[in-house]
Amino acid sequence: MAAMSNQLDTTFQALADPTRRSILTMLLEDDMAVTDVAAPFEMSLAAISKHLGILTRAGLISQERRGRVKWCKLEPDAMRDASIWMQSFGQFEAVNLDAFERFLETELSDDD
Amino acid sequence: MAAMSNQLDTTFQALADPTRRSILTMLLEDDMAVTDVAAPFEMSLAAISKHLGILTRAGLISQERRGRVKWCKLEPDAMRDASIWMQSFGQFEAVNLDAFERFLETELSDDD
DNA sequence: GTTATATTCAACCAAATGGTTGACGATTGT
DNA sequence: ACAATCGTCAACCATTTGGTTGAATATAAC
Repeated sequence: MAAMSNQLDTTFQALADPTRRSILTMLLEDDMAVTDVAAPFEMSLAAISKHLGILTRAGLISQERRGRVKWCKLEPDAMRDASIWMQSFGQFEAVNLDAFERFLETELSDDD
Repeated sequence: MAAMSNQLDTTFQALADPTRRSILTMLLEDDMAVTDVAAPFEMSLAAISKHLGILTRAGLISQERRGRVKWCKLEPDAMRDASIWMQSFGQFEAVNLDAFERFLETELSDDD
């Protein structure tokens, strides 16, 4: 159906893919060109380009073209609404870095 | 292909549908029977039953059968991991970015 | 001007998703 | 015993998703 997708749909859908979450994690470190984003993955550049399109449409990253290189930049503010929505279901402890590291670890070792 | 869906995949995927998010919001107020969950929606009971199955498999709700009625109960702790994962992206600007980046570099170079 | 690099586009494909309907098993009420 | 209620199951269907390949575009380098 037409799926009048609201912001939360788009955000959660974008985050529901391990490749896209890995990309976001990579972009925590630094802005990156599309080709460099694609390098660690065992899929085509076109596939990564699509993933980046989805992340861009969700507002989770922005892309700026300079010359023939398109730079990808993390836009973490786009997660805020979804994050707030989730927190309304119970106050989780304030950010626990240890926990994040554990999950990041499973993320990185898992998607291959 | 691999579809090694981890916990975050399952959680975010479950949350990426407005019907399922509405159900979770309804269950904030009280436990509900499947039929009562379905009542406000303009779709079949079978469709709602499927949504509840997805939420259950994601751990976001639990279902307990008493007589012929199956009660649905919110399990907000299942959102905790995803919530932490998201919050982390927003917090690092404010908090200890350097420490996290060092951690990240270690993890990324350790890639298997 | 030719060649290499960076990225997207278009067409295709298999599998997953979100819905339908009708039949079914299990439980409750009369 | 019989009928009504609760919920799931199985089979189907259309659309979306996540991937592929090969051609196309735009910029950079030689």
